[in-house]
Amino acid sequence: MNERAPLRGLSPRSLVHRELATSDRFRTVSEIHRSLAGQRRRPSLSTVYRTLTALAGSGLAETVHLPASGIAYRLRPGQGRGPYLVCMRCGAATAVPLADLAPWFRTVAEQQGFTGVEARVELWGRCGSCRNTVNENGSHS
Amino acid sequence: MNERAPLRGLSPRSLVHRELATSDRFRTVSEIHRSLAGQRRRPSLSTVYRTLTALAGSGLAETVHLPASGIAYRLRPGQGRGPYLVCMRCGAATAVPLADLAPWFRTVAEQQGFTGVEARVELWGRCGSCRNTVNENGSHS
DNA sequence: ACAGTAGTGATAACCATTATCAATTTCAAC
DNA sequence: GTTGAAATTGATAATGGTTATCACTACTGT
Repeated sequence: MNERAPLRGLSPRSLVHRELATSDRFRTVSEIHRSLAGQRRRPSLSTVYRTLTALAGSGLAETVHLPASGIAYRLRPGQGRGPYLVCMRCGAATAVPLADLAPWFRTVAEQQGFTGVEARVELWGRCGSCRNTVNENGSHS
Repeated sequence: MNERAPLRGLSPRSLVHRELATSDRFRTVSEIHRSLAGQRRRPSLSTVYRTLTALAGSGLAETVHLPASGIAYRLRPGQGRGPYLVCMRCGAATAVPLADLAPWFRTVAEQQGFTGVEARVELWGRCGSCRNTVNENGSHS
């Protein structure tokens, strides 16, 4: 997991990391992979998966589940770790002040006799920029 | 979609519906399919998928996304259509009084310039009955 | 009976993800 | 600068859940 920088360019894993850092949108594995086409050492799909999984596992990246299917990733920005409002079309995300609700979720859950509670809040919609756009089936390009 | 009852027993689709009605737990497609083994006319996996998809599409059934992967179904009980607190192990579910939050979600979202907002709230934990159970990897049996 | 339609099941196709493993690259020691 | 162990990578296969296909069967109305 240490970031080595090969002499003749960034390592594939670094490329993934860097690509992920170019935007604060949520993006899928294949999007990232596609974005890296043409790079000097274009990472394989395997590496993209590995990197994103690792980043998410370590907490450096966060994920949302797409309404259709699949997972989208992005680097966790600063401290705000709350749920996000994600644009279904372009992946743009804005933080939603739900942090206060987390303890409440837990309370509710434990009142019902549940333990080890984990909440997932996902808000999907169409952002302002995409609102006026043709209603194409969002391709998260 | 009309419920025909063949002379020599319930139609496969009805069996799926009836099986789904035997419990208010959330259950996966393969669970339902497995539960129907041994029936006179055991529905195929195809039919189970078809039936559950149709039920969910028509609003008669509701779904949750399992933390790991896959979707679980159950017939929508009465009016309560809010989010549920689902036991990660046995699929037991209890309603959570989040209905009041729905409009708030929408307000927050629209303040951010989003439209057509859809919220997904999912709470997972381990219910009282399963709490004392061995920590096996939940198999939703 | 008969024809038309809907329902069904077996199978193949899909898609995203994970696992495998040989080949490459990197790093540290010599 | 060689050398070799260890980590990284990429091509590919495997997996798991879901959807599509299509021939066959069962039901309905006539």
